Amino acid sequence: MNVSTRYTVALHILTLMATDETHPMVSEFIAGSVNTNPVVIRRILGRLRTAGLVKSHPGVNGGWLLCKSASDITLADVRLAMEEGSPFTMHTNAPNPACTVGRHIQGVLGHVFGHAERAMHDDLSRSTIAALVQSVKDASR
Amino acid sequence: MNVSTRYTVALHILTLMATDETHPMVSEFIAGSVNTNPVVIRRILGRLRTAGLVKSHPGVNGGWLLCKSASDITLADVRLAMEEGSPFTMHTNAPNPACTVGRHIQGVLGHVFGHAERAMHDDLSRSTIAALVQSVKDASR
DNA sequence: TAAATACGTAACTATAACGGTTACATATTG
DNA sequence: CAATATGTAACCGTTATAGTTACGTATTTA
Repeated sequence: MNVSTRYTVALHILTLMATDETHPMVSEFIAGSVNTNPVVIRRILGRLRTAGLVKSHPGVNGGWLLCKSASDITLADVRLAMEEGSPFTMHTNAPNPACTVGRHIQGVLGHVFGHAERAMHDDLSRSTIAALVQSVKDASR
Repeated sequence: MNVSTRYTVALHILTLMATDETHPMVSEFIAGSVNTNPVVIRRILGRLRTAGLVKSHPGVNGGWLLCKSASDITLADVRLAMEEGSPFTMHTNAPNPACTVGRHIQGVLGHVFGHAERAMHDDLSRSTIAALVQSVKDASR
């Protein structure tokens, strides 16, 4: 369980919701597709709501709806919504400041890591939930 | 401790070794710069050796040496050597195959994630350990 | 207005990865 | 043979995660 599966599940959820954008979808139903517990789904939907991507309604005929068109939600948006940290992590303990490399390596790596992360993020910003729906549709024919 | 710091430490180690490519460097000394235990350093160096980037010699006047010039080691090489997994992780449990989305989402996401990861990896392949040494040098002036 | 429904979230648990540490065997040098 | 340095197993505390139960709150509808 090294890396969270939240991002993957979030994309699964949104793709599922986008296949029927008009009717509210219930966490219990989504959990059936993802094959997990409804609470896990609601936790992730909570983050998506905080990011303004979905909204919820309690009670009978309640459930979840997209706030934006599936074609306006990029995979980068969803990644930000999950607040997944950087795929890179700095040292546990601060390096030795008495060593030239130790004193400057984190600044240098911060720069390099930021650049690499941006390359990944930019790539993700070029795909949308609507594209995932289409890919699933293509795969099922 | 969400993501491993191995990659960061590996880059630190190689940058340090590259500042004096000629003499063997001892894990104890490296640990002093990284500010951790020598065993942690040796574990990471072991992975770098498996990847053919460094070699070791036990005993008096022993230690570690680069196998290649610092300008021939890219940050992508080091990432591969650490065997860091993908920054993306699929579902814990297999999704419901009775659902169209559940049946196809992993294949679709595998494709999308692979593309994003490649963007990051390509970016990392354009920097070398020699460049890190230079950046540290620049920062210390 | 009462029953049914569905979200919201706290609390607890098992699992796994990680970093740190000790200990000791092995290899090399001089 | 003594000193040194790697190689690696074993163990521990910390942390994140996913799963689960439980229960309060909001909303609909009969």
